[in-house]
Amino acid sequence: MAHTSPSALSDIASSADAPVQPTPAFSPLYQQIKGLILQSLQAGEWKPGEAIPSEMDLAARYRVSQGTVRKAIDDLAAENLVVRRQGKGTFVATHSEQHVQYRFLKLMPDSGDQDSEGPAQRQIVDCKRLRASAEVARALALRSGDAVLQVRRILSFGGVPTILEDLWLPGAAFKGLSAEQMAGYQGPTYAMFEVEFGVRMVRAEEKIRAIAADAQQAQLLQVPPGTPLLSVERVAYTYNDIPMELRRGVYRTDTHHYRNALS
Amino acid sequence: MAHTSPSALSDIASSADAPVQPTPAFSPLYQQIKGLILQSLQAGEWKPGEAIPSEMDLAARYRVSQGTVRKAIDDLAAENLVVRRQGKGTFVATHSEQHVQYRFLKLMPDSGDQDSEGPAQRQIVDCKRLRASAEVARALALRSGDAVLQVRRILSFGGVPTILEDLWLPGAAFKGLSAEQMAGYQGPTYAMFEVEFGVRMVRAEEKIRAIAADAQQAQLLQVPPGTPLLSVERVAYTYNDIPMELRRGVYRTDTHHYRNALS
DNA sequence: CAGTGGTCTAGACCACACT
DNA sequence: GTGTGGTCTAGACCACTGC
Repeated sequence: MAHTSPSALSDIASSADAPVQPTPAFSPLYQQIKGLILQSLQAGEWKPGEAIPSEMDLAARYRVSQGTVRKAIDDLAAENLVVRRQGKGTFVATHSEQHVQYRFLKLMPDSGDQDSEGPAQRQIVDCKRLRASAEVARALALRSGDAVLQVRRILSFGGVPTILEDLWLPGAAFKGLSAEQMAGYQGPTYAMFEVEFGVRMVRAEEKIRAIAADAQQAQLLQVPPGTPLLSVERVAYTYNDIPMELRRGVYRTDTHHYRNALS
Repeated sequence: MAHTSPSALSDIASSADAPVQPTPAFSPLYQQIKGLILQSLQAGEWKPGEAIPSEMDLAARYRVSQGTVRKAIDDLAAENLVVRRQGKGTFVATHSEQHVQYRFLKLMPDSGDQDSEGPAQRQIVDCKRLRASAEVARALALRSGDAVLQVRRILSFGGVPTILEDLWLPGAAFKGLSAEQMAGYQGPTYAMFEVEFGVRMVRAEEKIRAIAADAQQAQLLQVPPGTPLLSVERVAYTYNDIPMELRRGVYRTDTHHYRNALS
């Protein structure tokens, strides 16, 4: 049966008189399995931090060999959607209790030590509901005028205000988010999004520029106006490449730097 | 024989009375195979762009199963050291003819089109031999005073000078590099390093900051002094994590941005 | 057609974690 | 010990490339 659709899966266009697809759209069994596991992840069948069924169980469920399930999970692990722990199981990745916290924050102290300075202090400057501008709507795949939440905050390291950022979130998914919630939660903001709103950020893209601090930025970051700052625009995505957050940050880079690994 | 050292490999401490290692230093067969293939890559047994032996051949050579070789090559492919092509073979990765040229250059035109503007025009400002400063020596794992080459150049897109960068290269490995060579070669600089000096860059790390253009930078990039610029400091490594290039660039980000994917 | 990488299976055994 | 993921093997067949 190798390489054809397994008994458990109704392959697309499996009937004899189905319209012929120009591209056969052949997809390996393990990718189909990966898709099914992905669906369960999206549907919340297993919550972040929880273990998913063992490879043997999944193999039985989908009526394929363990090796095929293994390859599917390997893919998901490579995409950081899932974490394997030998002897324990495979767990849904989470921004909480992940030993690498702040996975998406690439700003490092020049001293090198990743977090010798400890977690950032958060200060919420503003948190309000408003209607999406054309620009925000485009980034979040909404319509202009749709409800969005905007949060402005300052992150400080060792008492020094270092990051000033605005977050825009789709109002529908983040109904009820408050400034207190943003400020009070211990740990990464994305961890709070998982716990409070069931929104799990999976990947993000950033566009980075150098800008000069305007009057307001200068005041909030306690630097002279015109100071060069790193402008970081991020769009973060959940499952299925659905954008769920637009973030515009300005970073001071006098004592920190943005670190990136190329390979 | 699964999981123990194969007949072809003399495992460390395989004799019965060998000194006991505090850490058993267990390493899977496929990682040992990976290490052997890596050695051949470093030694230049197969040159960039060439095909390495087929999985069956390698399996025979190392006396292991094809699946084990496969896993080793999978790892190497994931690290971009090697490229698999179904039906053709597995090839040593190269910065030449790689369909993604300029793999390490993350600066994109705001227009989005990755290379609608075509390749950059290069202008060599300076190219000289000198002795490594303490800072350069540290980055390149040399001793202060060792010979290094320094190249200063400007990259322009559509006639607009956009990148000003200095490169420092170990004098020993790049003996004879000239300004003409830097300017004349078509294609990525790292491709030239492969062809002319047998140096293949495998990965790199970048530290990014925002700075204000000084007088010289402003003049060379044709912007007003004080213009915010992206400062990008890169250390590029060959096999075995040996640093082979220090690069300090300043980027104009008025029409371009540094793009980064987080996952 | 033969040769290559890609997929799938079935079974064995190892390393690790918990109980 | 039991159950988990991790490794290794052997064999079969599929998909792609080029002769």
